[in-house]
Amino acid sequence: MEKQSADCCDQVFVHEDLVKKVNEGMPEEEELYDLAELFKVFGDSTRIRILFVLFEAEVCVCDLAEVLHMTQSAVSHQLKILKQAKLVSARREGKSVFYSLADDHVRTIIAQGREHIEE
Amino acid sequence: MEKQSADCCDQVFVHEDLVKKVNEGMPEEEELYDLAELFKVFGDSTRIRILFVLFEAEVCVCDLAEVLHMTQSAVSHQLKILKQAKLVSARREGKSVFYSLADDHVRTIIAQGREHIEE
DNA sequence: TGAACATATGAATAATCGTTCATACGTTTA
DNA sequence: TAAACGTATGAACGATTATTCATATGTTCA
Repeated sequence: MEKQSADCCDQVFVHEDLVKKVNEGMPEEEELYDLAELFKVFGDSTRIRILFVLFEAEVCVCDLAEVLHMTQSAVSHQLKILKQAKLVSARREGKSVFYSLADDHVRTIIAQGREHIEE
Repeated sequence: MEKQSADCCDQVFVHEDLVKKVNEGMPEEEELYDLAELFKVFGDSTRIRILFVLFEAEVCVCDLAEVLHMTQSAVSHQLKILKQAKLVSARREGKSVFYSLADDHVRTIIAQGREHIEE
């Protein structure tokens, strides 16, 4: 991390070293898109609440709806999004489908978010 | 983390122990909202790209616009959102305003996101 | 002070998103 | 097999959001 010189904007080209370093560190377009898509999934308090329930236990859809005071449909829609992002995984047991956390990145990411919020 | 019994949905009350544990671990309504707001900020590839530039150096607005091939206005709008979320901080130097990362949570959160994406 | 430059911002528009409602799908059991 | 239960999903609606355009604010320098 280095400071750029102050005369930065009245020239045709930005500093070549900055451009070079940025291009080296910048992920591919597709990865940037996927990253944004992933964080979008965390960007809804309903889904965050679902994740916090799954921090405690493997839970079926109707129990999630009950605990969170939501309709079964709304929960199901959000679970689909969480599942597509591979943040949760599903397991069928008879009529019920039980959801659980897919991996520990979820905990880490949310923990870091909480740390940031608390200044 | 423990499995719930299979007969979960044909009863008036969900398991009391689950409710209790969830209520213990669940943050306040306000924190859930703030968490979602924070991740919403990460949920846009333009802002992610801005952050990746700031990983390399402290940069002024017009250089950001140039490097990212965006209009100055669009960059400025997004910088405002990043600043409100305290992910970046600004420093005026003459006519220019230089932006930099506010703290290391940004790097950690994005790093965890990248790990998750790569399975 | 006035002109030039860098940045910020309000309004408008198009696109995206979460919930609801209705209904379909899958499983169990009587 | 038919009914009951749990879950999934498409369409529609209202709300939110990123970008653009026009313009305002703030700073430097002649």
